Amino acid sequence: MSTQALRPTGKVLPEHARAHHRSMVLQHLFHTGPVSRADLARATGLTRVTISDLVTSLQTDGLVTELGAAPGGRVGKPATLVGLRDDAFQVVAVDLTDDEHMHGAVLDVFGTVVERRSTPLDGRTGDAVVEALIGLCRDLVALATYRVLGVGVASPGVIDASGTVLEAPNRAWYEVPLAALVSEALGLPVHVGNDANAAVLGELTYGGASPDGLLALTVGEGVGAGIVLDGRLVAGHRHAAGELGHVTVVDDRDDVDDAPLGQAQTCACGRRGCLETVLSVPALRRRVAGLEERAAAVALASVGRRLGIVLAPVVSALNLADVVMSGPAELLAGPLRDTALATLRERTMPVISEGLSLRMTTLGEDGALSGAAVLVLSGQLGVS
Amino acid sequence: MSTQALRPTGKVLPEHARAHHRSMVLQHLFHTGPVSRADLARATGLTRVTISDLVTSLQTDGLVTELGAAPGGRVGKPATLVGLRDDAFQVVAVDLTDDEHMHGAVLDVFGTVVERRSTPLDGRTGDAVVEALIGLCRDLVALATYRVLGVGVASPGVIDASGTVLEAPNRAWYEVPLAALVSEALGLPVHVGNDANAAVLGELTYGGASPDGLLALTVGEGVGAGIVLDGRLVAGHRHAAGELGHVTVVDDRDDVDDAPLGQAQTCACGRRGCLETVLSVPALRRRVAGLEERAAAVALASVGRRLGIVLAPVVSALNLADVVMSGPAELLAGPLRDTALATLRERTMPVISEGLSLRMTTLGEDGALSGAAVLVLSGQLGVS
DNA sequence: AATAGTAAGGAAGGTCTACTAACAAATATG
DNA sequence: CATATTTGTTAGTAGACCTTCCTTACTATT
Repeated sequence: MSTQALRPTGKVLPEHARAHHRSMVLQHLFHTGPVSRADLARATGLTRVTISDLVTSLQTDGLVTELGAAPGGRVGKPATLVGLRDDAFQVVAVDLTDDEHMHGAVLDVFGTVVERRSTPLDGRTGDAVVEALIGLCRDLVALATYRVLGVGVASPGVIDASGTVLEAPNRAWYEVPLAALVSEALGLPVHVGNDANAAVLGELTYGGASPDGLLALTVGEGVGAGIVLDGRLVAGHRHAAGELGHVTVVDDRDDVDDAPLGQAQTCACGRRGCLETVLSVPALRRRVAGLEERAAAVALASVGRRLGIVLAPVVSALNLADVVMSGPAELLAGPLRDTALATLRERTMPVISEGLSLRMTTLGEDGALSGAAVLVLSGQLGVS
Repeated sequence: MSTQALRPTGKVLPEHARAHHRSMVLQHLFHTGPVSRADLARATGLTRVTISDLVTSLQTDGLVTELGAAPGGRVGKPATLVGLRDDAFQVVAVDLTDDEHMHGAVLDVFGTVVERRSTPLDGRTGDAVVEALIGLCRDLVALATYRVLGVGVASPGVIDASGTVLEAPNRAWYEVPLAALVSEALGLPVHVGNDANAAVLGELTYGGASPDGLLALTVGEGVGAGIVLDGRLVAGHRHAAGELGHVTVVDDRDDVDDAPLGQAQTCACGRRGCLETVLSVPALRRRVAGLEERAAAVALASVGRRLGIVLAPVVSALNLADVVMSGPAELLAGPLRDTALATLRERTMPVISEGLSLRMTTLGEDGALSGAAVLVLSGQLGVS
């Protein structure tokens, strides 16, 4: 059984193959650092001739440069190192997850934040948010010290492949072609993705997570998840993959002895017992408010158990390698995580749980932001 | 955000592009039936010239043939229909799901069973099963009336992309390179896949299920699932995706008022309360044995509720379009399915549940068998 | 019946891409 | 110092698809 697409889709022109090979070279340089042309040839399976040709074209485009002779005295002609230029471009990224402020940044090739700017939303919705977003992007573009490769936006809501926000109730956006609007205003390539999907891309690219079975769980005002399988983002039938926040986890019929968790709460979505009613920053803060440490740990553990119960079927169905959580570490990193992992191990078979890790992100608060940058790298250069 | 692979993998040679385009043409003919070259050009985006060239090469290989003029008097030169030859080849498929018998068949291009043969396992394990399998395949190859394109095998267990069975405890197979062994013995291409994965391929190709969010749940001695997302089979980090049978669903701490379900049972895997302890043919038969119809319906509904609870996180995380069940309809198709679907709708948000269907297979018992045939079609021709 | 318009399919020629083969340059090793 | 090894380039070849132009065959109109 091969891992290729089951159903061939779309024609492949020579130029597409060329772009693919360029991406392979960039990808290798991006993750491995400077190497020789001969090494690139061995890594990609292409010939040295073809690699030389590709490198020349990448040099012409200013993306890579020669970096002198490789150290280490081996037999044969010394290799010339080729590496990504760190002054080739920068990327503008904006994270719209927060309901109060838009957080933006200029990042360099390696995902390091060079400049930050934020704008308060001040209760704006709809077109006014789009206006404010464009303004913030203009400011950030002006702050960039090199060419801006593109703009990446991580937004809550359901977003399709073209960067149209199908629905984002918190911003009062419905069928808003956000990518097209911002791109039109700035004259730059713009890529828009769901914030949880951006977060998972951030983990994949900058967090060192596994490309063949990764789920990134973002806990903020609500809960969202992004999933990468076999190196591909899972979009879902209607672009709504990862909507784990409104799965029922507290059931009035169960849990009579799960005293710490209490009764099912009504959720903002109108239903009862959703994951978000227990696993969100406000809900967790309410839960631990005024409790002494031991009691707080028990309370967080009971939420962790529910998380484990929800994740167990997902982890089993997909045979995931990594689950990465982001959000306030003081709430998530301790008993909540430990209990979630223990519950996952209890409730899945060994072949599944043995290969699994559940951990906090190493990207801090910038998961979605750097993921938005990855949207640009991936969309413009095929690098992630 | 594009749907392309985030990380470019593997070089693309011109011959690969050519093979891809050949597959596109075959795929279109396979699903749409005979069409003109001009229609193929419009459908694929390739030019009429290129399509003519591809069709010529497919004719040379005996896979397609001209079928005379297209009916319907429109302006212009009448089109010549091109179609898949139904005498081009046949496929041999074997389903090893059953612990008692190996079920094999010869199928034509369109997945119709032409001949069937079965062999009792008689308690054999290990190499003896491989021997018996090879024998059955030989018989089936001899029964074929046209060239045999290849052999497809659907087996329980964890199977990697090369067709090596990493572990299949029921057959006492560990690290058995089954595809290589059978291929060596028969001199034919052999593709081996997990039985649940084969079943989902069967649903995809012959069951008309959605390619962008499909889960096929197979209920037999145990429970297995195969998943197709964005037209690709989900393999999992360690090739164990779909192992839903041993997720805990009955919890001694919960369910106090879920009287019909009873206490958690010990599972063959040594843990307690696995899905398989309530959702498997033996477990379901035990549960309804001796019950009158109403009581049986209540008992089946309680299992359906558990199934819904397990599926809710998976369906939400992946935003699935179709969940297709196979197994004994008298157990699965009634209250069990209805309750599972109702529970799914209760426990997921509308954007998820509105796009979801949960239904019985239309392929009867032959899901895995025809899926094994799809392994061959997909592997040899790129058609599914 | 003659003419115009439309569509299918094929032939010729050009471009792009990556390959193979052969070679020059530069170094370590015996 | 001669030889083996490795890097990177040059030159030529082959595959695949494209654009352009042409013939064929049919419908619609005068």
